[in-house]
Amino acid sequence: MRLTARTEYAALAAVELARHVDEDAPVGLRTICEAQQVPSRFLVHILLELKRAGIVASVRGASGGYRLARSPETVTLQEIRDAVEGPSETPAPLTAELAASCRDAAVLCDAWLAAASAQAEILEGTTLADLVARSRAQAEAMYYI
Amino acid sequence: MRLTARTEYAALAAVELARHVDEDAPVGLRTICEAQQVPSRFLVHILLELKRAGIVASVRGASGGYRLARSPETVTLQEIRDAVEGPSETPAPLTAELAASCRDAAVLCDAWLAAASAQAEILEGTTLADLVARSRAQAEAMYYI
DNA sequence: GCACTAATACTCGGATAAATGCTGTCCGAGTTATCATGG
DNA sequence: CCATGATAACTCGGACAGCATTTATCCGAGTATTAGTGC
Repeated sequence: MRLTARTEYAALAAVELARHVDEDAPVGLRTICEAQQVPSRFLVHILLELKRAGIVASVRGASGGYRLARSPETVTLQEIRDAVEGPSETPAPLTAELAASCRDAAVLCDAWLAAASAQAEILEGTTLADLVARSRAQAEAMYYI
Repeated sequence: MRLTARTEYAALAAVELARHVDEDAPVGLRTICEAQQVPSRFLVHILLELKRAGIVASVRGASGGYRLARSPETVTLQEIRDAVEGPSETPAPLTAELAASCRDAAVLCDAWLAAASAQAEILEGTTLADLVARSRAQAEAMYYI
């Protein structure tokens, strides 16, 4: 499994937004990309894709920025990935095409699908709220040392 | 999850070889690529990569060809994929780099790793012998209809 | 103090270029079985 | 019948071109806040 840079940046940005979900003011672009060392011109397009997917909302004008469009409990990593990398096609398109005429290909295709869905299951089970909670749990753990 | 064509072809070829594992004669290149509609010039390189990985063996000369180097029970899909796509790096290299300095990134990186390993677990648990067995089981099921 | 205007900071979104990787082809070289030929 | 050589079939492996995707940048345009200016 290999993530594109877009997906990584999108997830990092989403987590950053989830951390500030309680604040009134939207989070500026600079805040996000300074925290994550991401080229800002690039991040703009990624955030736009997240906006089109209904994951983030934006506020224009001075002191504008971005915020989560929905509560962090309802946004999964899978969703972020799909929003940025496009709809997840079949993992093995060539094999899938052969599957109709060749039994071996069909069996193989099922195996690839099983692996893909095992991965998707994890990604769908992980929400932004989970990630923020884990991060805070670790912070507290360090505090007690 | 998206497989490259190389990986798909490699797996199809490996299954084909696994089906003929009991025969004495090696399987010719034409036999494989005619069965799977794969450009033969391309398949050569893929088989070479599988050979370097110790998954298939080759016999040169006339009436030469390819065969499995090991028993089908010991060859997993994960291994085939690694042989062809190169060693599986970390799923999220950029996030991994940030993980050292940023707790959010570390948590996120763990989530990506969890998804990757869930997928790897399935792929490592599926051997060529499994696939051939499933294919034959389906063939028998059709026979009884 | 108030209305109006200019400047500023930010998002929106397409166009575009550079880089990278994937797909597939070509060519020459090496290797072995098979067949033909001559003794 | 046997030895020798030619031929055909096959693998080996690098080089390379075409193409698609990914990554990243640039620029103009729209929008809201803020500051400044004149009345």
